Amino acid sequence: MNSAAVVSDLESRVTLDHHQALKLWLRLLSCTTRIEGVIRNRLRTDFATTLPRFDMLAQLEREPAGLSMGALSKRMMVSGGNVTGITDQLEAEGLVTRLAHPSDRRGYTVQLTPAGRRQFRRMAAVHERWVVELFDGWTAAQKNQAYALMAGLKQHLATVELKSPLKRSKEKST
Amino acid sequence: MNSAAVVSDLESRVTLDHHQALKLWLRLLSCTTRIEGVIRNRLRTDFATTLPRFDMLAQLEREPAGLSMGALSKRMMVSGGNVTGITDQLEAEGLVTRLAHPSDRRGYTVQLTPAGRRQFRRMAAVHERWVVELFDGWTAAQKNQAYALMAGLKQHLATVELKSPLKRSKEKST
DNA sequence: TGTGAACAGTTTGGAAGTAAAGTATCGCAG
DNA sequence: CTGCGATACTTTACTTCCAAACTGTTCACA
Repeated sequence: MNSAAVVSDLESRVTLDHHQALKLWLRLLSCTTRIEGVIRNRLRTDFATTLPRFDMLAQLEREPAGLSMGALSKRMMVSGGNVTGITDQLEAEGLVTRLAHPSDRRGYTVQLTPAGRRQFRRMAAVHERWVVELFDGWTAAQKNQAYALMAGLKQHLATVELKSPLKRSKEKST
Repeated sequence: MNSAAVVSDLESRVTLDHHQALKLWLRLLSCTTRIEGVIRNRLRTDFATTLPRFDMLAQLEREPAGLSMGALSKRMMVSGGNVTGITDQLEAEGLVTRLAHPSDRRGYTVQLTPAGRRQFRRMAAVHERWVVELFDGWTAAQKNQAYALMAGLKQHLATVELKSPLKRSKEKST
């Protein structure tokens, strides 16, 4: 009966843990989705631009020497093909330039043009105010707490495989 | 000189707060993006399906009586047009049915078919294990803490306008 | 009754995202 | 110095998403 009790305890604990993680995930997702929606909406109505465009300008503003396509892809956390398209647009609008790499003809550097820098700076201040407003539900202490928690999660996530471990083992054995 | 000190203090506090909120937002976003990426990837390789398809099945499984398109749109946090497309696909695959509303010919109810329920149940358990794995970087206490924090943020976000307050006042005065 | 506003859902046009295949260049091992 | 795998980016085909315009239905109220 002891072992039965232990099993039952374990089961309920596991189930609770499942629900805990799942509910947490759904809540996290709904918060970020909502924040993204507000920012996207405001970027459109106030500045006639979009989030990925703004994101690329932000990445480039932080790096005056410019960034390679690969680096941009990593920082923006989107696929390379996607970066190609967004760069094309911003280049056509004159906000960004492709600069040939001196020694490697495969790659190049993307840089902000003066117009791009100007446009980004105009938006950045307002954007920051939006973010502050969106997180105003938390006190400074809570923000710090959340920031620390996210640091831990981020670190853990870096160790998690993109593909399911089950499938990976199957591949290995094949 | 007193007032100058105060101004300077306020300024630095505001600047710090800006950076705090911004950094927090970027970290939050990178975590959810990463989690979404892992789940999307695994759903594809292990079950040949996608996140929105899975999400719709999940919403419907929770509501045996079915849901209207509008309700689905709200719960999945995507636009109505999007829901139409996903429903079309799942209906074509026989996982979901559109049920005419008895008295209102504008709307209908979307329900899981037995095949849809079967397929969802097959995936749900594995999906839960993935989520547990992804949040394993946090202790149970940390998960509770994060959950509570997110509850507060979610509540605050519900009070934030989708459009920029500046633009709204301009509209009103027009 | 009938008309117009509100509502439920769809369509359209386009941006953004992906995976996977393709192109061109680089750099090294033999 | 050849050739071949790795690298940097692009292209292709497709899904997902949105905003805005559209269709058809209902309901209030004059």
